Amino acid sequence: MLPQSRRDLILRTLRADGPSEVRALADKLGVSQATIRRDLEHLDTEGRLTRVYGGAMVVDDDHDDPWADVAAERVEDKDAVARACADMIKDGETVLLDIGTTAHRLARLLHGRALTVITSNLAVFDELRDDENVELVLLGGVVRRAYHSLVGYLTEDNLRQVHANRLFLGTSGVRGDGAVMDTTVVEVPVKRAMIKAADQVVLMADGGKFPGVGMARVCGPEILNVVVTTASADPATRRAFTDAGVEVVEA
Amino acid sequence: MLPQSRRDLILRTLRADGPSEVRALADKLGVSQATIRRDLEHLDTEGRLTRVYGGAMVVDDDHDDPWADVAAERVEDKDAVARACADMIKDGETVLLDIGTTAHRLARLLHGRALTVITSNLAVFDELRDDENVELVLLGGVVRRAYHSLVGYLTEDNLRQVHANRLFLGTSGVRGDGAVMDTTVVEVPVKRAMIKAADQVVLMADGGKFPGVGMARVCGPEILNVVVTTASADPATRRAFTDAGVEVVEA
DNA sequence: AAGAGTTTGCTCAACTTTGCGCAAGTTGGG
DNA sequence: CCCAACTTGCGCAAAGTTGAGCAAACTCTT
Repeated sequence: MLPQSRRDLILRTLRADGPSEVRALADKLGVSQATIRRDLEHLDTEGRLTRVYGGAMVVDDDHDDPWADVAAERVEDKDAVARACADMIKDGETVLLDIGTTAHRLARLLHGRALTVITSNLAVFDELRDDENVELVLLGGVVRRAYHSLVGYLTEDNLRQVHANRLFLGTSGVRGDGAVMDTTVVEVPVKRAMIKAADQVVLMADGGKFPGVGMARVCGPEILNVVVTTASADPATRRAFTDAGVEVVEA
Repeated sequence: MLPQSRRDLILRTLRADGPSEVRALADKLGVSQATIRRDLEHLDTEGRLTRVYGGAMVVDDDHDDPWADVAAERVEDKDAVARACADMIKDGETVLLDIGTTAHRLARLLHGRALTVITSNLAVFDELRDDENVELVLLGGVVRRAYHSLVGYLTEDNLRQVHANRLFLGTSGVRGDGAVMDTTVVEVPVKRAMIKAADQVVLMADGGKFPGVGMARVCGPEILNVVVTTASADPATRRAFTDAGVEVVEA
């Protein structure tokens, strides 16, 4: 057993079974606890795991990465929304995926599907770049590292040249009157261009987005065709959607 | 047994059976451990495997990847060309990087530089996506997985909207009359759009590209401003460049 | 707050791997 | 035929890895 293989195995064990003690790892791998300690120290300095007293755990996501913080929030809700969205997509369709973590969760469910996916979401790109089944179209733009996205006039230009059956739109929050909001102003023109490029607009907004934050208004409820949300969504806002003729799906 | 066959066999063994120790490989192939070590070192510098203490592991990458084969060819020459190109770039400039492995080698030398890099080369994107110093602009397009690139009319559209101080152009080969050729027809319109978008066109062509293959003609020598090559370049073709008023730089 | 039990950092000795110089064998050209 | 360039195998010193022992630091319970 090579030292490097052993370290890889430690990481895989931690990812599969969660935090583990030094003793358990030593028994499992058939080496002394001293060796395990040295391995853990090594992997810790590499940033691949977090050393804790008595053992180690998989690395705690970067906190200076706004994406990581958001990505960890309400994962179950977002996955539920993503599943409902994935069920709406038929093979052969062209779908447009907005930036944000919910769209990324949706992309995870599209592996192996015969689809064309258009996106400016780098997390979606990373998820699907090796999947031969998916025809993947990346919109141009300036790389915004903190948001894992591409933005700018190049993105908008590209969006004027493409067309999709469905847009899956993310949001930072929904106002009581059904208006879709966003905190990052620079993304708003991109979102509007996406809306123009799609036949149908599906808003992905788990219950935590009702009522929501965001200084910039992206669009009103009348633009939307479907809203996919969860049980915890505010009833008044839901009514605003149904009143505007939007189909509300509870995932 | 040819050294090259032996190295191929080492790679196949690693792919089939996973990580292996130096001793095991030496026994299997009937050569000394010293030879195995030299082979592993060689393959590691080519990036075809990862050397670890006690043995080697397959590099964590796609195996059926035509890119990997090309990327391993004439690495020293390409690096020499890339270094000469990197020296031409001044801080604050906007540079356009073509697809191909030579442009990727160039990108590796741009870490930490205050530059704007525009590219449709996914290897360049991967190289620079985490470097805060570099303003990175990705051109839109359809993902061509085998070539690590983005192509199509979205790419060309984006190129009409940007401008760069310098284009670093790759090629599959240069004809005797100085014409720049390419094997992949679908890339030609993209390359031509890149040429239009840049003040200065720098051709990166190590000696192995003279004389070169490629069914599609990208442009003639009169379009180029600088050619960066290596000592092994064919003298007649070099003359074709100088006759056309192109500065030839030997890296 | 004190004590028992555990974990950790450290050093030491045994072992393995590595890098390097050197000599022998092979290939291709003048 | 000889020479230069290359590859290969071997020996040795240097560096890396491993496991054990021990004092100090830490956690948990009382």
